[in-house]
Amino acid sequence: MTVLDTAPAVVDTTPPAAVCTVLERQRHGRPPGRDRYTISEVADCTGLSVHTLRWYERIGLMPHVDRSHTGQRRYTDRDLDWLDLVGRLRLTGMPVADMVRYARLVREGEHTLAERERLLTAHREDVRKRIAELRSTLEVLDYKIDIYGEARRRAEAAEGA
Amino acid sequence: MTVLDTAPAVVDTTPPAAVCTVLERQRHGRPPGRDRYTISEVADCTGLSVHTLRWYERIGLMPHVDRSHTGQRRYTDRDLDWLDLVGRLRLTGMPVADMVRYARLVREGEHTLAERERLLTAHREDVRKRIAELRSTLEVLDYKIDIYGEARRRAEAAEGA
DNA sequence: CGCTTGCCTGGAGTGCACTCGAACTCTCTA
DNA sequence: TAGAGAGTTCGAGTGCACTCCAGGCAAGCG
Repeated sequence: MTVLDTAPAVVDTTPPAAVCTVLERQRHGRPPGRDRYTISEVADCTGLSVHTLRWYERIGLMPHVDRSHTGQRRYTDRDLDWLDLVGRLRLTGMPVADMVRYARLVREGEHTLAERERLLTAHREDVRKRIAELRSTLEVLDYKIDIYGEARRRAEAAEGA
Repeated sequence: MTVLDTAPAVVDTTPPAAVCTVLERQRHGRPPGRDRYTISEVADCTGLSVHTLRWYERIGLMPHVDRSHTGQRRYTDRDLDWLDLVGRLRLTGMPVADMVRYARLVREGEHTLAERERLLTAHREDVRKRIAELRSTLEVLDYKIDIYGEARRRAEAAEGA
């Protein structure tokens, strides 16, 4: 049981590096517009690992990535746009399976427009709910942190006296 | 003690398995304040499964649950309050390992107040970031849904004409 | 020429958060 | 007194989303 044997409560003052937003992830921006990016460039500018990028393709989450004459992937700006959308959907909690479904609909063309709209609309509802949840938790956190803060200040005052 | 101890077997005509938020989950409310709830009552009013409740205890996420004379769990209102907090932290994406750490700090008493405050404060920052992310995605969704809606209306108009 | 670097594939492995199964006990009702 | 039903434990299994590995190919450099 992994949780049981977790490490001895490190006092982690440092940022855990792994937690980051879509915005933070695109820290390297796109290389100037050549429209043919290698997999590692894409990994760099999306924050996804090369493994994940290949995996996305395998499971049908990418709309066919072009290849160089030696068979290496060459991503286009369109691909990056798509990855940006995928990243957002993922960060907002859409399951990969649903994103794959959406990708399939896009491949299938015009006649799936209505279903795509439904899918995104449903997800938007989901996101709205999540925002509400987060906000209500924020209140609880504010309340508790307040209590802790007060207790601490009282303790510090007592010590100082 | 035996008769008093047993639960009145709530007539649950309704429970079609849960997919839902903390708010929705507590659909059955707490049974009137007896302050000694069986595991299935707690499962019912928190939306967690009995398996999950036992698992939480095993991994140290619960502050020692009381037992009946036959060794069955008897949850108190305090336990339910704790589960409510845990549910919120979970829904806002705190890893179980962190919640276990927090639970340990609570067990350890007063001298961990400062660290608990730090932990919650860090999480609050996290939650704020997530809200911002969700909101920015909401804009993208609005935009795309708009496009789809327009396309659909155009198609419908063409068909109608 | 050999070495390094970067990429390729298919398949296996990992970590998290549950979720379930097997074998058992206890209490109540028919 | 037999059976249903709710509870117990510990360990194993599941599903998701990656993450890594072995083995191999192609290009550039000293």
